[in-house]
Amino acid sequence: MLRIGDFSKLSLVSVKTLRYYDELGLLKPVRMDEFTGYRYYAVEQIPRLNRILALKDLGLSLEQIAGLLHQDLSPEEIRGMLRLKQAEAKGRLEDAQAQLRRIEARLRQIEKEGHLPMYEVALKSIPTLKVAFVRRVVPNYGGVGMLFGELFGPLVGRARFAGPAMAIYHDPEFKEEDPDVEVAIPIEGALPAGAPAQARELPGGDMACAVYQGPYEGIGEAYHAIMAWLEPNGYRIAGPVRENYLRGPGDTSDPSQYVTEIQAPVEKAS
Amino acid sequence: MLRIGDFSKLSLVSVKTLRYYDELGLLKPVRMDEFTGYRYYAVEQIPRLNRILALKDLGLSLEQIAGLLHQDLSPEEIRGMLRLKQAEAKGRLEDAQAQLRRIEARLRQIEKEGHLPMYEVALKSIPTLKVAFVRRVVPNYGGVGMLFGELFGPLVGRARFAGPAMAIYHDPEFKEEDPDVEVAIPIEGALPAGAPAQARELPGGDMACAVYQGPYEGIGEAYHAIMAWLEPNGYRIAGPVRENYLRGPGDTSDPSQYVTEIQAPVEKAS
DNA sequence: ATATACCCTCCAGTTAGGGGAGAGTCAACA
DNA sequence: TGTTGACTCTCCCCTAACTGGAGGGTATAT
Repeated sequence: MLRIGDFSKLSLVSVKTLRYYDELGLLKPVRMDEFTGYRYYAVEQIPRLNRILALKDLGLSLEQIAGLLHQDLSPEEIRGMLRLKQAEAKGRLEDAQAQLRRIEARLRQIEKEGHLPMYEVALKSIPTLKVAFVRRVVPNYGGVGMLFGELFGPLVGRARFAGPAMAIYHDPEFKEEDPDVEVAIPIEGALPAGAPAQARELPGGDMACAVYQGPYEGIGEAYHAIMAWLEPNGYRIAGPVRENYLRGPGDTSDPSQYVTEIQAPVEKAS
Repeated sequence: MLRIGDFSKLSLVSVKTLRYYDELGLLKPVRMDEFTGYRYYAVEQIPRLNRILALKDLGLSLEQIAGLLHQDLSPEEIRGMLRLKQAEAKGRLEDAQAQLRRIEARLRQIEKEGHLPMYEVALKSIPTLKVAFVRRVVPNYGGVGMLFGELFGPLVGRARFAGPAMAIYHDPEFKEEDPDVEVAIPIEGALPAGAPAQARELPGGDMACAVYQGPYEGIGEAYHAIMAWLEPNGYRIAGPVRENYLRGPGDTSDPSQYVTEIQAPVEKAS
């Protein structure tokens, strides 16, 4: 019969932990003094404690360990549980690898440029949106404003907008002239009849996103930030890039106050 | 000006999280209605929020992010911080790899034997102990009992024992005959004069440990468990193995109640 | 005027224990 | 036999980064 401190020294497990395991029913002392509440352990309990620690090292929670020890599962069930844990451990491994890559990319960036980057690129899961859209090849980027006029004119006051306006650039590469542009706005409910706009589901998915503040002439910087982010993070572009006009000409007259989010659909570069 | 729900939809960050970041001072809304308590955000705050999320993805705590954003650290300091995080991420990566190896070793074991192993092997850091010891080549393992007699006889009642008795096997390989055995017991304070025992510091370190219950004839199984544990976990033996007699002939007369912990010093197999 | 969607604060809970207060207990020593 | 110091008990609070819910107030469309 050992008092908790001696059992703790033998097993190299803290007294607090032993009391906690007692509370959880994981490892009850063989005897508990009825009057003093002192816990008394026996050396034969060490194998059970070691089993608990071993299962904990495999990534099982204490609750799972309790279930496993009490219910005496079949080897099949144990194998299933371990395979689950294997998958979880693989996930954690990949997460750790990805994080390490991100940190190293940051370090390289800071060595090269001497400061933290201006534009943060974040990976987000964008949901599918129902939008009203107009798509057309226009002579230059100034034509986008006109397209918005076409889109909004007949809609305003007759449709419920469910998000900021956006533009989608469908050219496979950047074109200074004659870009193939779609302008769109998320709507709720049905599209009113008689408008030139059509409705469609704008597919969602994982996108690399950056937010740019300032006039549209300088937005190329933010595109560069996204492009520079892709490779060290193991992604590549997987569709037409969108711009989300969080604050644009309709909201303020000062172009330096424009706020635009660029969203580039990406997929894992195998 | 956006209400918290709209800002949440734009940034894809939950309302709860936004309120939490407000509470921490990480991202205060641009305006808070004095009477209703409503938070109002602006789209220009999205870049800051994205920076927070990016730093969080690098493994920084919110407290560290707050410090970094408020104090505007120099690039040097940021680099130091990132290098620290790099080391942490490498540690997590290794942990995840080791855990995955352990799980896979378990899975193989369970496929081969059809059940969880009998003996759990655990890696423990054993501290250095001050012991009284007697070391001798004896004709066979029965002689160990005699050695204990020699060790304990003059000590009992005159020294303070600080742990269970142990034996250390110094032969580089297992020997059925003429083993080189040291028997020892941790003591507190000075060794009484006139005893044949000597005192020494028994070095600690990382040990692979297994607890065996039963008569000493069957203890080989537990040794096998330790040997089988070594390779999948990436360790090798690095010194003489010890046995810790947690319950032995001095405590019970029933050999099936003996409890023995085997401790094998190990090092990483590079 | 009402319905409902939205917002607020506060509280509790999550893991696996760690730290400490205040009170009681055990064993050795004088 | 008394005392001292080491040990133990329960209880409460704390961790990080939120999530969920209760109870109550607010904005907006019909």
